[in-house]
Order: sequence, then structure tokens, then C-alpha cells
Amino acid sequence: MHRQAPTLEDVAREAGVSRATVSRVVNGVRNVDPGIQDLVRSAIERTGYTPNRAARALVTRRTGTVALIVSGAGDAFVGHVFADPFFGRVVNGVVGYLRLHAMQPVLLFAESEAARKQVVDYVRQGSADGALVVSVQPDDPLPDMLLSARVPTVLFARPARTVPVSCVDLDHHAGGRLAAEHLVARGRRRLAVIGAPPDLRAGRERLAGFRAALARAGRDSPPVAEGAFTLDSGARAMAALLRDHPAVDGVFAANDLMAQGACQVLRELGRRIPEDVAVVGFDDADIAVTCRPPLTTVRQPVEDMAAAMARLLGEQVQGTRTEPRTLVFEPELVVRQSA
Amino acid sequence: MHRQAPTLEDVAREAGVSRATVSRVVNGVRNVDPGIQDLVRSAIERTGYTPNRAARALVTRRTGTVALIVSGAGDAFVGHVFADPFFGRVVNGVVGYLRLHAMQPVLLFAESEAARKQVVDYVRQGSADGALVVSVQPDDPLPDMLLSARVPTVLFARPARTVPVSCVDLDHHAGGRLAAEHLVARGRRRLAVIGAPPDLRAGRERLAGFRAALARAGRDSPPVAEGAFTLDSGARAMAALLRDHPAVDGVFAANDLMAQGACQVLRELGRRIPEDVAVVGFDDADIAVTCRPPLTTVRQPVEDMAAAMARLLGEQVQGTRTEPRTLVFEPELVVRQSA
DNA sequence: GTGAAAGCGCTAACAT
DNA sequence: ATGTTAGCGCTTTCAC
Repeated sequence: MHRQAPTLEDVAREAGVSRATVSRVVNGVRNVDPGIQDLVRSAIERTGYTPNRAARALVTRRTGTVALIVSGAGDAFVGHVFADPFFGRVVNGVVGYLRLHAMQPVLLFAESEAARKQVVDYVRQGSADGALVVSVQPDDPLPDMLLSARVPTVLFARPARTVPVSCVDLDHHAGGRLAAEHLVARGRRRLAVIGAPPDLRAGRERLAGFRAALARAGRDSPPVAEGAFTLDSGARAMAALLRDHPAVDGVFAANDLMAQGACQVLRELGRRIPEDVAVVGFDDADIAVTCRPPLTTVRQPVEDMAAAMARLLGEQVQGTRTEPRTLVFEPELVVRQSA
Repeated sequence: MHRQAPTLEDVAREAGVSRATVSRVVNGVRNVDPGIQDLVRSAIERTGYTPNRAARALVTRRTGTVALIVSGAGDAFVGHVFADPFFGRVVNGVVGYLRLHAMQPVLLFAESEAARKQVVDYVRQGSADGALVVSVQPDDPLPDMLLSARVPTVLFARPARTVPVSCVDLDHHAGGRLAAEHLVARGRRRLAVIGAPPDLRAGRERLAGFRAALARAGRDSPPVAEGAFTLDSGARAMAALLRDHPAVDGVFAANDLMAQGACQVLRELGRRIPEDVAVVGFDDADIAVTCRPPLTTVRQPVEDMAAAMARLLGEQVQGTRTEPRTLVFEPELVVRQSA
């Protein structure tokens, strides 16, 4: 019972002009008589016309949407991606940029070989003008697949192998340094690290930066317990560190979730934070604020990075810039109560 | 320098058949000779053909995407939506259903009058087959706008006014009852409630259910402090309750975030949980598990509800079912350590 | 400055 | 069972 949606044709008839003229008005092309413009505009108003996106996309080969792909391995993957507040921040940053440019993000998950194929097909079908990729896997095949499908692509975080693709990243080394310098300045002498899985470059660099700053301050290299970016793994790592180094008085955790886990263990063992043990996290996630005590942490400007990612993609799609670019952001120390 | 993407025409030429036949094979229509099917399939393989979505959408009037709209009022809105893990769960549920049906969600935010117009236009342009709406505002104009634009729509949570639209919701009353019964069974005698803003129906019903169960158990109606679903507001409400009712030994918070805030205040004031004060939350968010102590809470099956929402929309788009339906889900008590 | 006409890549009658 | 044909609604040369 749908009355057909009005088309350009309908508006043209209503305004007594040709389709071409209406199209020009709708798309803001100059060379249209102001009087006729008004005529057309009121006809659009009267008919309630809205341009059909599919028809437009068919001829312009632009859709006005970009794929926002969360890519990584496995399992209950999709179920847990948004459990990590990190992705929410990415979405916010991307949306913040796109909406100013009348573009929309399509959310895609690429957690398996099959899903990756689907995702690549989706963008190849011209359903999106380009792809923004957030990988949670050290060696993700997706960027290569996208590239060889000639899809404009921008990555969050540099890939393990060098690939000719634009990306935004953080200066993780500087982040580690900030954490070390802060703990040293607070007079902490027996430091320890809750690290990331060693195959993640970001984690390695945070650790390297932390170590380098300590060495510069004349300190020994700290003991490291490996975590997996989860609250639980942070708690376990903290317990292990305390067992082997009971006198520890300062801890650097490679993300806030693990820092929170560490805090829980410390408190349960009766250590005061920061008096007995100072804790520094990484990311400045929401939990850094709500955690008890609130976390001193190295802030990663995720929203800004995500917005930049969208901007880079926009430039690439428009052809404004074609050669790949890497944008590296600076972390910032946020001092709260845990250190 | 883009070599043109291969079209149906190219495949047809390669296979020595007509476009129509290729189309039939691609779309799995029967009445195609098996031999020819193989011929076509290998031609598709050789050319690397992928159907163009815009062209397909133009004729079928189906896009294979649905709008996932987060709607509500104001401010730093977009920046905070994903801070609430609730939306992540909705996304997960929706994606879980859609991917089985080769559909994709487009993420839209409608936080202002202007944004709402944009969003409605977007779907009216035929960019999506329908809309899934999650409102965070008691009296949201968006559903009405969508309906009068004849967009197939399904809501998360019943709207304040009765609107002829499908929706999924929780039996909040039953949820409140579960919380009350549990606290009573645990022998708590002086109960209190950290409630929701009174204009939210869900909050009112949780409270009503809680009260009704208490009345049935012969208890007095509990004191209520109003919160705003945030950690902070929960902490403040708890502080206020303790001030006015220092002997309270059981608390029901209308969501987990407020329950966590309450726990923080209780611990800081030296109350043991659950020995001195038992705390029951609502939702079963991730923080219910990571909170110290882990929260006993009323689980809302958000993922299932979101999946059902997607399914209802699918049926509506296909025309399988046209009259609006309301699906009400049952909450479930999850007992952990806080009560 | 405006209109006529071609065609984007696909599906779906209809004809064979 | 397969091919022919007519559009879907729009943008965009190319004439005028």
C-alpha cells in the first residue's frame, strides 16, 4: 500500500523543469537561475522528495558510507569486543568526524577466515567507499586482503609487517617513558611491570620505553609479569610479582584494565595505594576514573586518533591524497590518586 | 588507474550465456542447467566478479542493511553512549542475528533535533531496510518520525506512549521482585533502594516490583534515594541513605553501575559486603563480574533481546509479519558475592 | 542557463 | 531452461 516515494521526475514535473535542473539544484551545482532554484526548492518541499541513495551511488560510485571493521581472531570474539571500552572510544571518534561530512559508518566484524572474506566482499561490492580497520590481532591478514582488493584503507595501529597503507598510532615508547619518569619522581625504588603479550608491538614498545627511562635514571631493569590485557590477567600478574618481589613499591601496567586487577589484589593483601605501592595504568579508559583509587595513567587520545583515521580515509577516497601516511600521536600522563 | 570492476555482462560474455542466466546463478534461482551453472561459476571465479550492491538495491528496493539508531537527548551524548557497556551488548546481539542473514548494521546517532532529521532522511533514502531504535530518553520523538515516514521499525523497550510499533522489553516488575525476594531470603530486615529517574518507566517498574514483593512478605516500604544510572549518582545515593538510615543492611540498586558506586561508598565507610550490607544490582553488566565484591544482580538478557529485535525487524521487512508485536523477556537472578 | 539523452549494473517480466 | 528487454532513479556529457 506504499505510495511510491517521489522521484526526481516527479519534482521536475511539479516545478515545470527538467530532471537535470532539479538534480543540479539538489547537488548545489551553480549555473542555475536563482528564480528557478526557488521554484525547484518549493517543489521539493511540496513533494517531500528525498534522493535515492542507491541510484545515486550507482552512477557516482560513491556511497557515503565507510566500513568500520573490527578485526581479529576468534571465538567469542564479537561478544567481547564491546566489553572493552576501547572500541566505544574508537566508534565515538570516527562518528564525530563522519557526521560532519554526512557519512555513516557500517559496523563489520571480521573474526574468522569466513567473516574476513564476507567483509572484503562487502566493501568490494561498492557498499562502502573505504575501510577503517581496528585489529586486535598481531598479524592480521585483513589489511592485505583489503589492499589487494584495491579498497581505500586506514588502520588503527601500525601493522607488524610494513604495508603500504595509512595508519594512526601512538608513540608507545614515549608512553612507557612517561610512566617510568612519574614513578621515579614519586620516589619509588622497586618497580615492576605488568606487561602485554610479547607479540604485540604496542606492548613491547611501552615496555621498551619504560626500561629506557629507568636505565637513564640509573635504575635496574624491572621484573616483568606478562598479562593479557584483561582484569583477571592483571590480578594474576600482580599476585605473581608480589610473590617473587614482595618489596615492590611501584607498578606499571600496560593497560588500565590490568592496573585495576592489580589494585584489587593489592588491596586484598592489605597494601595501600599509593602509599605502599603506586600503580600507573595505560589508556585512560573510563575505569581509570571509576576505579578505587582513581588511576594515574598514560592517556591514549583514542577519540582523536579515530577521528584522524576517518579524515585520512576521507582524503584518500576523494583522491586528495594518495600516498600512505602514518600519523603518530603523543600520549599524556594523567595524574590521579593511584600514583 | 582502476581497472573497472567486472560486471554481470563481463561474466556472461566469458561464460557464453546471457546476463539473466548469470543473475539466476548468482541469486540461486533454480531452473538453471547444472552444466551451465558450473560454466557460470567458473567464469565468476576467473573474472573475480562481485555483484554491485547499489545496482541491486536500485531494482530490488532492498539494501541488506538496517539502521541501528541510538536515540536520546543531548550534549556530550555520542561521547558517552559507548561508555555504557549496555550498548555494546545490544550491538553484539544485533550483529549476532544479522550476520546469519547476510545483513549489516549501520550505526546512527540521533541526539539532537537536527541529527534526528538526518537519521530519518537517511532511512527514507532507502539506505536501510528498516530501523532498530534504542532510546535513552523517556519521551523520544524519533519512533513517531520513523513511523510516519513508513520506515519498518522495532524498539528496544516500550515507549512511554502507546505507539503501534514492535518492541522488545524486559519484565522489569519481575526483576524488582527477584531482588526483593533474594534480600528477604538472605534475612535482611532494613532494606533500601537506589532508584532510577522517575520518568523512566523501566525504573518505576523495577521499584514497583520490589515494593510489591516486600509488601507480600509483610515488610514496610523501603526508603528510596534517586540515582541517575551513573556510578557517581549511585555513590551519592548510598551516602544519603546511610546518613538517613544508618542501620540499613540490604540495598537494591536499579542498575549495576550504581550498585558499584554504592559498594565503593560502603567499603570506604568500613561496611563489609555482604556481611554488613547486602547489595543487589540490575543488568548483569560486565562490571558485575569485575566489581569487588562481584555483584549479585538481576540479569537482563540484553543480547537475546537485541537479537529478537533484529528478528522482528527482519520479519517486518520481508512482510512475513505486519502487525506490531511486543516481546517481553524474563529477568534472572544471578547470585555472586555481594548478596 | 537549461534540456535531451545516455547509461551506471542489476533484476524480473515476458517471450521463446 | 534460457535469452530479450525494459526499466529502477539518478548524474552527466553534450547540444542548444
